[in-house]
Amino acid sequence: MTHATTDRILDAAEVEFAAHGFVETSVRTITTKAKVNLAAVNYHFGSKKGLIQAVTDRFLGPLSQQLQIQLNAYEKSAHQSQNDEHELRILFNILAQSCQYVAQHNHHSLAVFARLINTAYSQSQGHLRKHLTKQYGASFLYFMKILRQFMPVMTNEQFFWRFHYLLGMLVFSLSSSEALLAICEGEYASHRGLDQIMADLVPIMASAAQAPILGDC
Amino acid sequence: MTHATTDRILDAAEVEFAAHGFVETSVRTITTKAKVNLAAVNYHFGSKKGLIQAVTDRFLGPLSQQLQIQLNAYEKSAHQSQNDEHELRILFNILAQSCQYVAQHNHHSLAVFARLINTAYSQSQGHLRKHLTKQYGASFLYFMKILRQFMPVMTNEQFFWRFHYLLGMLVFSLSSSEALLAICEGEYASHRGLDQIMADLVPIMASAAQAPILGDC
DNA sequence: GTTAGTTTTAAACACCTGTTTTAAACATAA
DNA sequence: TTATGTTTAAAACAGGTGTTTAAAACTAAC
Repeated sequence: MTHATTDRILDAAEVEFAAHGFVETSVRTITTKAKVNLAAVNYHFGSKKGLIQAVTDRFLGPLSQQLQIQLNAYEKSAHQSQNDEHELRILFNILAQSCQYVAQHNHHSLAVFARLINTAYSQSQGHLRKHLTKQYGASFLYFMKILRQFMPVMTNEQFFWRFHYLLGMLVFSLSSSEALLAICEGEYASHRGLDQIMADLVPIMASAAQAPILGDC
Repeated sequence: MTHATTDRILDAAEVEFAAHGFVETSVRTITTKAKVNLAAVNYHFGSKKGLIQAVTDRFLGPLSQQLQIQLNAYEKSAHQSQNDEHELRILFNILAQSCQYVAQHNHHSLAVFARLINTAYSQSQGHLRKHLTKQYGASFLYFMKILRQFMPVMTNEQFFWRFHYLLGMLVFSLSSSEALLAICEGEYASHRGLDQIMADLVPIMASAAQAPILGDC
């Protein structure tokens, strides 16, 4: 087993970062949970920033790769259904299945990944954003390029913001699913697994993608 | 002028919280920007938690009040359009306008509000969450009750989760709007204020609320 | 003017943060 | 075995955090 230390650190950091965010989890809690010496993080990853980047890379690397493969297969197949909404559902399904594929291959769940993205967005850590966009921006731009074809009635800017809204719904719904249950205490709704949430969201995102653009009602 | 100190603290805290989040802004930076002694925060608000609650209460109090007024007026008026989507847009518009009405008096409050909701949801141990739901939960339950009438084809559980998805889209889009701009560096999209984002989301949420319920595509 | 209550101030407190240091332990090859 | 490079270990470092203290300054009432 090569470098069990770094893997143990990554595993522990992944859980803690997803649960409490990057700023709120200290290196000490990570090394304690990983049963590793405090200095190991700085020795193996250079700094806490380096650890954060390593954690996110372990998720986003396979995801962008899987996304690329599935999108290539999609483009090569015939998809002249003349039905934009149907194609949109297929594309969002590709995104959903890519996420689920990575979640299966990795030790930890999809919720960890979603919370990671959520905190990466909302917490203003400049270095993380730059790293993510430089490393994996191309894959998501590729996804957006294909998506763009089936949302022809809007301008580039309108499309971009619409995409942001849809991605926000996806990320937030996945990352805070069990928070809702804690609020209602199982009174109004029962538990819903991340797979089902993702399946729910596919047609919803397709509808939201095609919603008209209005200044007001 | 009664208590200029507390107001100066609240104003400065609002700006800093909105810009950098709750954890990443220290009490010292707030008191420095407010030109107030460091101990003033603990003297007037008890603790940093108390300050956070005071900042959010300054927004959520008027918001829930305004929401109650507008919803009462809506229920008293005739709304038998037989068109669910149109009524949904009206209702989401009420939510949007209530937020904008409160945000008019203080421009940063909406960003603070969105950030608070996001962090309150995503944080696993939510003492903030309990405070918010106990204080302002009734207003949002009222909103949900009216909304429920125009989403009749789904079960209570389906409605509840759908509502969660819609709220997630709203909260995430508002709380991380400037993150997207930082990523694209104004290449694909120009700046979009929170007011415009909220106006964008009204028809989108109405469409997403009516999206069909499918297991898969 | 004196008193009582409130607010402000500067300093210190106790604790936590990421990082560095120095030495020890380990592994591997000559 | 000796030598060399890598990994771990405990401790300390320098700085930041929220909070508290005790004295000073201010404000109003008698």
